[in-house]
Amino acid sequence: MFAALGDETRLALVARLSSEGPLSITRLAAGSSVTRQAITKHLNVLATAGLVSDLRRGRERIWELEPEQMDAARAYLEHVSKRWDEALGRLKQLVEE
Amino acid sequence: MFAALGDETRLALVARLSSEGPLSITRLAAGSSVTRQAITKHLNVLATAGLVSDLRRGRERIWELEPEQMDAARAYLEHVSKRWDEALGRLKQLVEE
DNA sequence: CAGATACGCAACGCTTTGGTTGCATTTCCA
DNA sequence: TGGAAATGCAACCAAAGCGTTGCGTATCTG
Repeated sequence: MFAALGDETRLALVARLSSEGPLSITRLAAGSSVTRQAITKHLNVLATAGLVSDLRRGRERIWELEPEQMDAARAYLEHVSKRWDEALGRLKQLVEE
Repeated sequence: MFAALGDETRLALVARLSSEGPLSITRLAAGSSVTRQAITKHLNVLATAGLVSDLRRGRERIWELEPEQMDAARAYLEHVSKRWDEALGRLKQLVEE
């Protein structure tokens, strides 16, 4: 999932979806510098990571954000940060002994 | 920075550093399935992203976590999540009008 | 000092990835 | 119904990424 967010184009897609709400592929492609097909590929990558989901509306395909996975990523980073602080604490105590 | 965390080997390195505290390259390589040189490359990538930092101790090179960048990533995800909720709120109000 | 330990640098190969182009398919609408 | 709009599928290409091997350098230690 971090890998999915690790591409600039994909991160830009996430940012646009988060600020403008659900959008179709062509709308997303219009605001970007790459091709519509490239956008489609990126959206599929984001979908595999569980970061976005799609729904069909006529001939359009609307994509929207799926914030649960991002919250999971956030929780993970928080967990790592916390464990690091604990490790430093143990180290400090070890030195003081 | 998300790209730096997007590789499994690197994420494992971050996890080990967070739980075991500062470690040398060979110690990190001993716990992994890849070569020491591969570990070195990954550490350099993490350092470029500002996620780890190194200090020399004799002939060893000790690596430790740099949690500020991870906190920044966490804040970013939080921001995106929040904007998405706001966008949904606006959309709902639009439908109700 | 001599061997062992910890690391750096560079070249090479292979796979993945990001992007494109070309064409087919579905859906809308005048 | 027929054209335009939105998308899907597949092949192809260049570049980046991950990992390895080989060898050189610094540092510790008996």
